[in-house]
Amino acid sequence: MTIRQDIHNSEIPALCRSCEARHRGVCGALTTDQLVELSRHTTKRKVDPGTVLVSDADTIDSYANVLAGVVKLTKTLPDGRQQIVGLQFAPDFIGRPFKHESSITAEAATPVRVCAFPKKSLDRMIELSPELGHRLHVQALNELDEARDWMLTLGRKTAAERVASFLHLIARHSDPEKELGGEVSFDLPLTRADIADFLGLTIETVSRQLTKLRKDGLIAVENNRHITVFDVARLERRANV
Amino acid sequence: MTIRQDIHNSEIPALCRSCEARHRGVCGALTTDQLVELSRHTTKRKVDPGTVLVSDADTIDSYANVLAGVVKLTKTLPDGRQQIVGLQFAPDFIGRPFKHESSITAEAATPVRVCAFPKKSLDRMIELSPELGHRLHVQALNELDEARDWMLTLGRKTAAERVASFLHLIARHSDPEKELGGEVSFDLPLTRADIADFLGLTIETVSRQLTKLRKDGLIAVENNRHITVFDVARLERRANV
DNA sequence: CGCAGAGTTGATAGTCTTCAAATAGAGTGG
DNA sequence: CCACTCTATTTGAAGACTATCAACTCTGCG
Repeated sequence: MTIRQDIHNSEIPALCRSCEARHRGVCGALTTDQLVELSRHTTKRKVDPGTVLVSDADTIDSYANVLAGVVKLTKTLPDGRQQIVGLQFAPDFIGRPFKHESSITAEAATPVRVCAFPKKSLDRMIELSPELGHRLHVQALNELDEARDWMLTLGRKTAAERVASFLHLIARHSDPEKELGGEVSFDLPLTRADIADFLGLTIETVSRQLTKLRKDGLIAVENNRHITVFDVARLERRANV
Repeated sequence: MTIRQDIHNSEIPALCRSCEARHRGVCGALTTDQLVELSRHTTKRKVDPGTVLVSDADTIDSYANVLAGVVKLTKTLPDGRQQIVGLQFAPDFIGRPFKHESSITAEAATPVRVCAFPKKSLDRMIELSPELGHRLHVQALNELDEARDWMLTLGRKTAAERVASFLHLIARHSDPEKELGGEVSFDLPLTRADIADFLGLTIETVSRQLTKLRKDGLIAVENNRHITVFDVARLERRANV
């Protein structure tokens, strides 16, 4: 890993120093001056699970970066049935450029730290910095790839495969550096209800499939939330990736 | 609607005159000179249903615009189960910028006319024209919105709702100008098998749901492919949009 | 006219949901 | 520190929806 070496390090806003979004996230596209400008209107927030960051009811007037924790993006039918359509991890960007209303709700799934700034400020910078526009474009395309991957899961996989796919997804994000060789363990960022909403299943089915994986010796579960996958390759086979 | 007025109209490549992509599509971002440059390497093709335009096996070296017809984007599991993850209508853009391999297959669902050009040519122009990058960005975000809409359908809707949602989707595209007030009729661009792959169902279930809609007096079906929706609002209610 | 592929219909089976109840964890106040 | 409560999760039994298998019909076409 290379540490970014800035010429005038002292000028970088205190808010932005040691922020992951400045390296792998969208802020990496900004010059020090632009960072200073943006940080003038920026607030770092720490929010509890369940906090709604963006509602599909509102018009959006701010963007945010996820600094820590997991944010779930959801859609809801008139009668209340809900589907999680995406998970955002650090240092993902939250927002829908070039539109004023959101068609989805963004809600903290775990304790989350976000860095929020006014839509207008960033919109202005997009026009000035092609690199920033490019980064947002790339993130949009990655999210599109992920969404389509998940469409395959929702449309064609069995309950057992879906749960295995989910564990595999979380395992990949738990330690992106690691090779995912044999054993991996992590805390689930979602409740059973959230997992069900992500997989298009019920909590009972999710629970049953987890017990099945446990009884088949593929995973261990402690305190409901902590999972150990003994052999990622074997899990992948179950997930039909 | 404003008709784009070009200064040197005579210079517009013959290939591009009267092309919809020059107005609503990505080519609208290009200057006449850029159009000339791009059209030098461009080929207009007419292909039959089933023709594979992009394969997830290959590396991509070309992009395309859909000029007429419908292209389906699919993903397939190792054991052959398939899911349609998107439908592209004219003047949609086909391709995945900033990546060399495709994770999806693009295949003509109907007779299709496309305009294909080398990846390199367009990639170079993206760097030169921020407007082009912007249009591609917007299309990516729209596709992302559509993908997430469909995730809700796949994850949470019943078979009856899915089929109604599908008809509603096609009705919307059949005549984008029209207000979709009462009665609409159109030809289905997909076979029952394709519809099933789009909805995450089997062909039998799709067929049964169509018969149900017919018997309930919401639609009429002629020659299997031609559909008349008597009351779009009533269909919407069935779709739970 | 008959053949082939697409689509429909019927009977049955399986998977997942629904409803109900039991258990386990986490937080609270005595 | 423990009883108590509230919620999350697990487990069980029954039912619903969709898939599967099979036969039949329709449409387009040589």
